Amino acid sequence: MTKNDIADVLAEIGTLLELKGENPFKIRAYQTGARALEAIEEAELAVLIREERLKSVKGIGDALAQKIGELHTTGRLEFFETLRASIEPGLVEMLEVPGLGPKKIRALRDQLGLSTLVALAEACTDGRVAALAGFGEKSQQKILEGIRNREAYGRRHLWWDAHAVAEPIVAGLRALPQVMRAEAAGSLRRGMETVGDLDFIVAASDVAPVVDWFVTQPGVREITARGATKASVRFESGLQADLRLVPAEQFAFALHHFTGSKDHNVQMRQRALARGLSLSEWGLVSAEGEGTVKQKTETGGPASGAPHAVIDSEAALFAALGLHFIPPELREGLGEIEAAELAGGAGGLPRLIEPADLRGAFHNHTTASDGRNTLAEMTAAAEALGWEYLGIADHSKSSFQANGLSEERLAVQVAEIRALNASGRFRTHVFAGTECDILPDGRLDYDASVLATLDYVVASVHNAFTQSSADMTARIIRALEHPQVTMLGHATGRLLLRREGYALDLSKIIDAAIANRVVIELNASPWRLDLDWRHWRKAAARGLLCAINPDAHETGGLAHVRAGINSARKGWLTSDAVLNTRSLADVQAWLAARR
DNA sequence: GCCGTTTTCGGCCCGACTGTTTTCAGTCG
Repeated sequence: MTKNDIADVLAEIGTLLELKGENPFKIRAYQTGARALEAIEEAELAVLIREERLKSVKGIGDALAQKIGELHTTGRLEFFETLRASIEPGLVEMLEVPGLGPKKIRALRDQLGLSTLVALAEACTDGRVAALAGFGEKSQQKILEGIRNREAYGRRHLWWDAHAVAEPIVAGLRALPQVMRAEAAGSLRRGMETVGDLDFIVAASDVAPVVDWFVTQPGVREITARGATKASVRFESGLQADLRLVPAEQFAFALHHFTGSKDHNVQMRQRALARGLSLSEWGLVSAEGEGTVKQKTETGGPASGAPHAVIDSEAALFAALGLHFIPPELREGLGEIEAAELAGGAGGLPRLIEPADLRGAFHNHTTASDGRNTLAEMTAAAEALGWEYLGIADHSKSSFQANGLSEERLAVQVAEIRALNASGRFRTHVFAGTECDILPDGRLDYDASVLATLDYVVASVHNAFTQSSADMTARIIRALEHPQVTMLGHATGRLLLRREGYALDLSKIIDAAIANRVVIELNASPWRLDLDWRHWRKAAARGLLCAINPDAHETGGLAHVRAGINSARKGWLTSDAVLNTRSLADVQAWLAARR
């Protein structure tokens, strides 16, 4: 097991012990043990275990050293497996309901015998929960809402998670000898932040083997439909997937249709009708007369003068309607068709930013605060991605929960970063920054003299979420007006499928960012994607500069920039609008000019 | 469960907010 896998086990032990009502200090020992482990480099961990020196690490004693060693060598831990088997899984699920922690869950379990979310919802409905000591009407209502939200949210999935399921399926489909073409369609292809279900469009010479392969993929829990042209499955995660088999000559039409969006498709059909054509998932045909014929097989072409070329790609389909190819991310019915006019139109389509345009990213964490990999590990990972630079922005002192850095610890980190750059150990340059808390009154968490020692400052809200919109807006604007703030982190604080952002007046905040030459981040963490893509087109047109930041808390998190690129593309952003497409020298010059 | 120039037991431990209370427990970031 890797160190982060082992740390996960230790943290889960902590959670399970909480539900058991164990001594809180014992629980904390497991949590701090997990943290201590993360702060060690992977290679060093192996040495420490081999030389039996794990106990020399602060926070790891006899018991943890033994457990860590066992997990590292065997990948298993009997203590953990026994513990997990002794706790009903429903109780662990209850931890995800806002307002429920271990104490309250134990009360529900011990006094009402509740061990599943279904039973808990029933107990809320018939008033048993409110009657319990320590609970009341409001708690009961909040719990019920939490469970219902969870169910509603449960129907959708983060783009990142859906993509991880879909990618190997597309690759596997394409590798089948019977398959000529295969694509994932739907909101996944459009890069939406959340995805309802997966749609795979396939053209194949022989259908049966493709269906057989599809319904036997790993993780398939149930086959909900299975026919000659369509098969549906549900995965263990609850994610549903449809496979649609179409004749090769219909592939482009089916792909376009099932990619959507609905609004985009409606507008496309209207455009076709205006040209005497009818567009559907089956093809593009003449809209008049009885004998409508598929455009492809019509040798003479419709009388209205539609093109004669075979439509075997989406590009050809768009061209047949007088349009440039519209990237899937733009197909939201928000003006992309007008912009795609071959004849010029409303300013044309933007040349959208691409993953390869990124040369680095700001706002990443290390083990100094709540990250799970060291400065060197994070830098090595950035170098492996070919990044020219990596910005480290650990939490500031007020973020206790995230192990925020005191001024002294920050100074140590800055020195480490300067030394690492000077050592020449990595080709990737490291910028020393901070994710500095915006305090409830809009002041920053560090003094100006401390901020002056850094290359840049990401300012973020991490507490007092319940302020009024006016207070929150004033608070953030005050931070944006601080001369040393470089960018605003996760502007609304939303967590997709989990919680709404805090109340604020975004247009005022965007105005203030532009006026103060402050960047607003597009936080690329798959559960944030904040600022939302729906705001970027207008904001960028007004001069707002974007930074696509992964907010990585471990080396694997750097890859999340891909999700940020999706959102940036949906927001019509070009590489010019994004700071971290610039070269190291240009970024250094830009930062220097802001000082 | 960890730690220790208070060293083998006793302390460890951040503050705001919410909803339950009538002075505070539990949750959250």
